[in-house]
Amino acid sequence: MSDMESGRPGRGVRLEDVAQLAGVSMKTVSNVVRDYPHVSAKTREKVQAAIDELGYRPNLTARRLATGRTGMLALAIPELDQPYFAELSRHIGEEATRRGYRIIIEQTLNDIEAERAVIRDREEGLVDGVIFQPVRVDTMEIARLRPDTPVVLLGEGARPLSADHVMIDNVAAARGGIDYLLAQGRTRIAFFGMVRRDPTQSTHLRLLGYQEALLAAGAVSDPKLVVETDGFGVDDGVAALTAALDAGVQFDAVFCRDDLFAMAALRVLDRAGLRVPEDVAVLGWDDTALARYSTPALSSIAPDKAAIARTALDLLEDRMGGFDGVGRHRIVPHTIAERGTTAPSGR
Amino acid sequence: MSDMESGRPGRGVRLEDVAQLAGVSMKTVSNVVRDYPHVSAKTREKVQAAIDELGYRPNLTARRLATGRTGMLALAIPELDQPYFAELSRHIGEEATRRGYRIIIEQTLNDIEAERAVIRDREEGLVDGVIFQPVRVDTMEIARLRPDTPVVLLGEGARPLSADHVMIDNVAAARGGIDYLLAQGRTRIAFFGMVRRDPTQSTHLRLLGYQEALLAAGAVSDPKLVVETDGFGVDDGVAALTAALDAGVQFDAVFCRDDLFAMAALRVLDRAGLRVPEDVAVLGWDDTALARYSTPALSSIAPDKAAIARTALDLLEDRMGGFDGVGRHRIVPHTIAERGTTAPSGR
DNA sequence: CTGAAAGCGCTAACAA
DNA sequence: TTGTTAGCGCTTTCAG
Repeated sequence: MSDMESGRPGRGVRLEDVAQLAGVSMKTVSNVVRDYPHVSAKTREKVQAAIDELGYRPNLTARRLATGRTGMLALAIPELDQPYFAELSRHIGEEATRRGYRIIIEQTLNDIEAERAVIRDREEGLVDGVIFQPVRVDTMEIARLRPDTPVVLLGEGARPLSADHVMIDNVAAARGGIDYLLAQGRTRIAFFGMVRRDPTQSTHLRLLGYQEALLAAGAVSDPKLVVETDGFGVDDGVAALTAALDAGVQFDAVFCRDDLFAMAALRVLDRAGLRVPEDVAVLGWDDTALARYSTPALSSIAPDKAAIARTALDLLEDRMGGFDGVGRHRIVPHTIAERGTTAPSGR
Repeated sequence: MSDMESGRPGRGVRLEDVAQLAGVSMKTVSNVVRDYPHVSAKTREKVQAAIDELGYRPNLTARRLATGRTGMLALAIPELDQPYFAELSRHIGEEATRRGYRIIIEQTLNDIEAERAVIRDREEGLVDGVIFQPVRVDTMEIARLRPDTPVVLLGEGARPLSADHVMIDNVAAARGGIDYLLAQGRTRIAFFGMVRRDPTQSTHLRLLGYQEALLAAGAVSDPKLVVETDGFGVDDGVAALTAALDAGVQFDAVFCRDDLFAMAALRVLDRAGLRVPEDVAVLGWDDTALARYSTPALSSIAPDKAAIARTALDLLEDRMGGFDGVGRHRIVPHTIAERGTTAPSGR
C-alpha cells in the first residue's frame, strides 16, 4: 500500500535483482517466470511477490540468445495492401498468435532482389521460420539458395522439391468456375486477365482449367475470348476489355483472373450498357473485400484462406520441430462464393 | 576454387571462427562486419575473405543483446485486412524498411485486452518502439500504463499528454468534404454512418465537421439526415440507409463515415434506382482500394497515408533517440480524391 | 588501427 | 526442489 515507488519503470530490472530480493537463485526465479512445474508453492509466492514489487519482465532478446528460439515468424509477401494478401496476412497473423508466434512482415514489393534476400539470409537468426509467397524468383533459385531457416512457400510460383508448399488447385478451381457458369446457361465465356509477360504461374493454370472445362463440356472455345492485358492494374484491365468489346468480341460471361480484373469488368460492362448478370455474368477470383462490397456483389472463386494459414503453420512447425524430409505439397480447399454477378437473373 | 565444401550451411559459424581463420581478433572482424571506417584495407580484405569462405552471417539476436537495439518496430492495429489499415501498413512497412527497421504486426482485433497488452508490456525488449492505433482503450488508460518503450499513437481515439500522436484533422476534413458537395450544388446532404455506441472518436469529429460546414453555409441541417447504423459492417449500413429511404428521407448527397459505408450507399442507391452522381452524390472517407475500384469510382476524403507513416516514424525516432518531452501532436494533410460519385454530371 | 576481456540477461547442465 | 556455473554470439571500453 505504501508503494510510493510504483511508477518506477521496469527498465533495468533483471532476473538477478528479483533473485536477490526474493532470496533465491536466478534459476528459481527463471523457473517461476516460465511456469516450471516443480516449484514449491511458497517459493513461487515469494518470488512472485518480488517480481511484482520490482515490476520485473523478462528480456526477450536475452532469452532468445540463450534458447535459440525467437518465437517469431516472417511473412514475406509482395504487397500488404493488395486485398488478397491483406486478408491472407490477417489469417496468418491470427493463426500465428494462436500458436504463440509473432509475425514480422516482409514486403517484397514484387522486387526480385527483395525476394532473393528473403530466401538467402535476410531473416537469418531473426525468425524461427518463414512463410513466403514468391512471385519473381523461380523454383530452381529457391531450391539452390535454401536457407537454414525452415520455409514454407505459398502460391503457384515455385515448387522446389526441397521446400514445403501450400496452394489451392488452380486448375480444378478454374474448371469448377467454368462449369458453374456453364450450368447457368452461359455459352460464350471470356477469360479475362491473361497478363502479358506475367511472371507468375497462376494465370496459366487458371487459363488451363478454363480450357479444360470448355473442352470437356464441348462449349465454345474461341481464342478471341481470351482477353490479354498489359499489366495487373484495373486500368490495364479496363483498357483491354474495352478494346475487346469495341472489336466486336461477344460473350455472356467473364471469368476473371482475379477480383481486380473483375472490378475492371464491372466498370467496362457498366459503361457499355450491359447488365450484370442478365446480359453478362462475372466471376472473380480470391473472394476479397472488393467482391463482397461491390455493386452488384461479385461472385468469386474463394480459396480457403484460413486453411492456407493453418496448413502453412502446420508444415512450418514440423520443420521447426526438426522434420527434415522432402518438400511436401498441400492442396487446400476452395469454394465458389456465389453472389450477385452470377445469379441467373436479377438480384 | 577447390571449394568442395561450398554447400556447408552457415549455421554455427561465429565471429570467433572468422577471427581465427583470418588471424585477427574478434573486434577486428566485428569492425569489418559493421563497416567501421578505421580498418586498414588489407585487414578488411583478409577478414572479408574469411567471412566469405565460412559463409558467416552475424547473429542478430546476439547483436541485440549486446547493443540493446532490436531494429524492430511494432505496428499495433485493429485488423490487417481492413482496407484502410492494410494500406496504412503498407506505407509504414515501406517507410520502416527505408529507415532500416523491421515491422512486427500486432493485430488487436478490436479487443480491449489485446490493446492493453500492447501498451503494457507485450513488446517489452522486443522492439525499439511501437506505432499504435487504439480503438478501445481510452486516453487515461494509455497515459497511466505508459510503457518504457517509445510509442506513437495514430487516429483520434486517445491523446494523452505523455505520448506522441499523428492524425488528420477530422473536423476540417469533414468540413472540406461538405463544402465540396455544397459547391457542386447539393442541398440536402446526409451524414451516413453514425454508428451507435461507436467506441471511437472519429465519427463524432466527422459529424461535427459536417454540422459546422452546413451551419456556416446556411444549408439544410435536418436530424433525419444523420443516418445511424448498428455497426461498422456494410450490411449494417445497407439496412440503415434502406430504412431511411423507406422512411422518406430525401437527400441529394451522402457523406459517408468511411469507404465501407460508401459501398453500402452505392448498393442501396442502385437498388432504389437512384443514379450516382446524377441524383445523389456519394463521398467516402479513407480513399481505399474500394474507392478506386468501385463502379462508379468513389470520391473520397484521402488522408495522406504516406505522410502519416513518415510522421509517425519521425516522432518515434526522436523518442528512440532519447527525446523525452511532452507528447507532440501532428496533423497530417488530407485531400479529396475526386472520382465519379461526385462529378456534377455523368462520366 | 587492433587486441583482450568484461559484459548484455537469460537458460540449462550438472550438482547439491 | 534449488543453487552454481557456464555459456548463447556479439559489442565495447580500455589498453597497446
